[in-house]
Amino acid sequence: MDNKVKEKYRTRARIIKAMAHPSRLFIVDELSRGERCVCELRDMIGADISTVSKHLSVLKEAGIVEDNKRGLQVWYRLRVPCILNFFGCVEDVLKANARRARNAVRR
Amino acid sequence: MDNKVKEKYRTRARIIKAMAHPSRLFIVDELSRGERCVCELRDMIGADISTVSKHLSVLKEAGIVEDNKRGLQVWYRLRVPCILNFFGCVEDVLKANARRARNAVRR
DNA sequence: CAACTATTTGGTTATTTTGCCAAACAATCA
DNA sequence: TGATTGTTTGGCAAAATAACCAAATAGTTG
Repeated sequence: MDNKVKEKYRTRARIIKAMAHPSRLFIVDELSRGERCVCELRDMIGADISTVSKHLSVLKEAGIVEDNKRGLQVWYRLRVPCILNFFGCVEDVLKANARRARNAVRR
Repeated sequence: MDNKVKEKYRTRARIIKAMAHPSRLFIVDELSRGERCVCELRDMIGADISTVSKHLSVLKEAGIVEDNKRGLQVWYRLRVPCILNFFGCVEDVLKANARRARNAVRR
């Protein structure tokens, strides 16, 4: 793999990596239902606000969400809605895994 | 977020995380074109064979690929083809990012 | 302007991930 | 059986990630 191709996969992995964390995945899922401010997300996630803020900045850096300050609050929303396609396929993997687990027991 | 919900996102993040690495993303992309043995992938990636083998075991553990030994070689293939949907959306994010970069320069 | 609220940033520590090497395994072949 | 080939496993060091606390920043309100 030459450097150009390597960089291509590095770039793409960076975006997927941004979603590869339970809290960040939750945030994406939640934002699919509409804008949320940081404090709402903190309440739902139950982590320190600085932790949530950093997760949001990871998503923003990757280009998955964008923010908008209104008054004291910063509101986040999805920037690229197709992100939700990920979920459907992840469910398929889980279904296949469940099947595998069942068959493993059976033998 | 109660424990049950937390576990739900942990489970899903684990699958996405399995793809969140340049070499593993490359492997998924390559396997979308057909079965490959470990040594073929090692030649393409150019890392130590043990490194490639470990990446494959991460993907296998997650349920994304499956393997099949024939003679001396172990052949890997995609287990859940919808994984490819990820790529399309990642491209959309990249396009949006490129647009953002252009606009940032312009001002 | 001072007090207050919402968020981000910096610093620290603990944990996880990555990649290589060496060694173990497994299948084939002479 | 011993040598060879392809793959996995164990161990280790370096790098990256995650969570929290404290401090800084930005906007609002009295």
